[in-house]
Order: sequence, then C-alpha cells, then structure tokens
Amino acid sequence: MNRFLSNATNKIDAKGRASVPASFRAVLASSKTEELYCFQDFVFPAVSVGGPDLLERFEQQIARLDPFSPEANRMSLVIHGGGVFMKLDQEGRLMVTDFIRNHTGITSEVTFVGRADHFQLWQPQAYEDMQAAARAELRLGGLGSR
Amino acid sequence: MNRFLSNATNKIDAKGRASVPASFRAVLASSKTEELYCFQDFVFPAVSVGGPDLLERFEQQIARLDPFSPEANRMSLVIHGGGVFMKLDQEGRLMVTDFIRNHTGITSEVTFVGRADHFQLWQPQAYEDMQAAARAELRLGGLGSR
DNA sequence: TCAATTCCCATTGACGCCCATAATGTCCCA
DNA sequence: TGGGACATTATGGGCGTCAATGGGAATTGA
Repeated sequence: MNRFLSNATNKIDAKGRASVPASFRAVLASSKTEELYCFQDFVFPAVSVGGPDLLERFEQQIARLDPFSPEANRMSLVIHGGGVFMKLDQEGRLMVTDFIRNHTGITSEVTFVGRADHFQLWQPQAYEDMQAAARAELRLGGLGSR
Repeated sequence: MNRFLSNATNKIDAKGRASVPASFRAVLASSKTEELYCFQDFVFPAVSVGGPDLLERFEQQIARLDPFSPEANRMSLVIHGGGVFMKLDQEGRLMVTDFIRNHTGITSEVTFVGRADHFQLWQPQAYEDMQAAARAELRLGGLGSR
C-alpha cells in the first residue's frame, strides 16, 4: 500500500525523538521523500507532515482563491509562515520540536495518524476524542446508514 | 460462492492469533486479496474487514467533497486515520490486535460474520445478542409476514 | 566552549515464517 | 452401507528478523 493509513502511538525519548511508524517510512521511501514539510492543520489541533508536493498542493489551492480574501491570507500565513521542513534521523526518528508541541499539546507520546497523502501528529488523547467525535458526526451525516 | 457468508467462532491463541474460516479465505483468494482493510463499524460494536476496494469506495465519497472542507477532513480522519491494513499469516490467521479488541470487547474468542462483500469480527456473545435483536426487528417490520 | 543535534551501537520485545499435531470432514472401495 | 485411508482445517509453539527504544560518542553550530 502506497499511502498513509492507520495510526500508532509512540514514545518520545529523553532527547525528544520519536520513531515514525515503519509503514509510514515505507511510504516515504517509495516516493523517495527525504525532506518533510510540516504545518499545523486548519481544523484540528494537529501537525500535518508530508513531502514537498504537499506544499505545492496548498499553493495551488491558494491560487484558486481571491488573493485578497481573508481565507487566502490566513492560508498563506499558515502554509508559508507557519510551515517547517524536517528530516528523519538514520533510524527513522523525528525530533518533536516546540513547534510541534505548541500546536498539539504533545508531551511524552505522539500519535501518528495516516491521512492518505500525508500523516499527522496528535496528542494521543486529543486524537481519541476527535476520532470519536468525527465518527459520531458521520453517523448523523449518513455515511454509515446504508 | 464468491462472497462472505455464514459465521464461525474461533479461538485466539496465546500469541493473539485466530484462524480466519477457510471459506472466507477462499473468497479472499479468488479475488487475489492479500491486504485487508479493517475499520470500526459505524453502528455495531464490530470491526469490518475487506479488501482495498472497500477503502476505495469510501475514498470516492470523500472525493465528492471539497478537499479543504471540514467535512472531508473529518471523514478522512475516520477512514484513513481510523482504519488499518492487516495481513494474514501463512496459515491464514489474523492477529487480533488491541485495535480490534477495543472496539469489539473480544478477549479469547472471535466470531467471524460474513457480510457479502466483507466480513466482520464480533465478540461471540455480542453477536448472538445482536443477531437475536435483528431477527426480532425483522419480524416486527413485516419482512417475514407476507 | 558549551549545548544541541546527529551518528552509531545495543537491547528488548513483537511479529512473521516455519514445522508439528489434533480434530474434523470427505471420499473411495470393499 | 460401513469403515478406513486421506485431505483439510484449526491450533500450538520454536525461532529468526525487524521495529521501537535507549544511551554513549562524535559532530555541528552559535
């Protein structure tokens, strides 16, 4: 499978590192992705991580908006001003920086959440709660009501 | 027969493995399905299991939405973040992970339930109860009363 | 020069591959 | 039609491999 799927919670060690799940690393390797582009999610208290192509996709979306709209402005602020590039170490571990911690509330553990073309970093409990809430919404919205 | 039908209850061994019923494996083999997509059922305390085509069906629903909308974001969180890929071992056994246990209450035995294009994992007693309840509903609803 | 980051190696535990055995069902033939 | 050989399934467990984790040493950079 060549997209990010499922979720896993890993520990952050004394140096602030956390292992990226092997299945996620496999996806990155298959697309030859070395550098990771990170930014905060628009909706959730999470940090999204993907290849440089992810950044390009967002730029295209901004281009489609009215350049003077508050939405385009806000999006650019988050995407360009708020984004960072990161790299994994030799064992496939990610440094959990203050940038990540501040937007997520992550302290000692990270939940990696697959989102098809990218993945996200969540504070474990926040993910649990949001997953349950989103599931309840979908039930009302009719996805599971066939 | 090329769809999942009937049900069977199998033991979970000390390593957390359970044999998938041979008839189900035959269905998987006939469609060349190697990887299994699993997710928490939207209404029942069960985990649904099917081929990647099951995931694609959900993704088509997401594709109909504005990719930057909260709805699409939420649906992806559930479908991508909440789903898992699994593989059977060489003997056709499935690892009963905590993901499965948490959503079903499964402990030492698992009931496999055929649902035509996919199958489900249930805690045996929960399945019995739900089966009986569904049967009663049908009786009231008049399906058998024509 | 000090602190933070990266490299490298060790440890542990989980998982997959392999083989063995028991239980069950099926088929063939007397 | 009964019985027995055979096949298949469900299950148990040994063992090697790899992922996740921890920590010392080297390197970088302010």
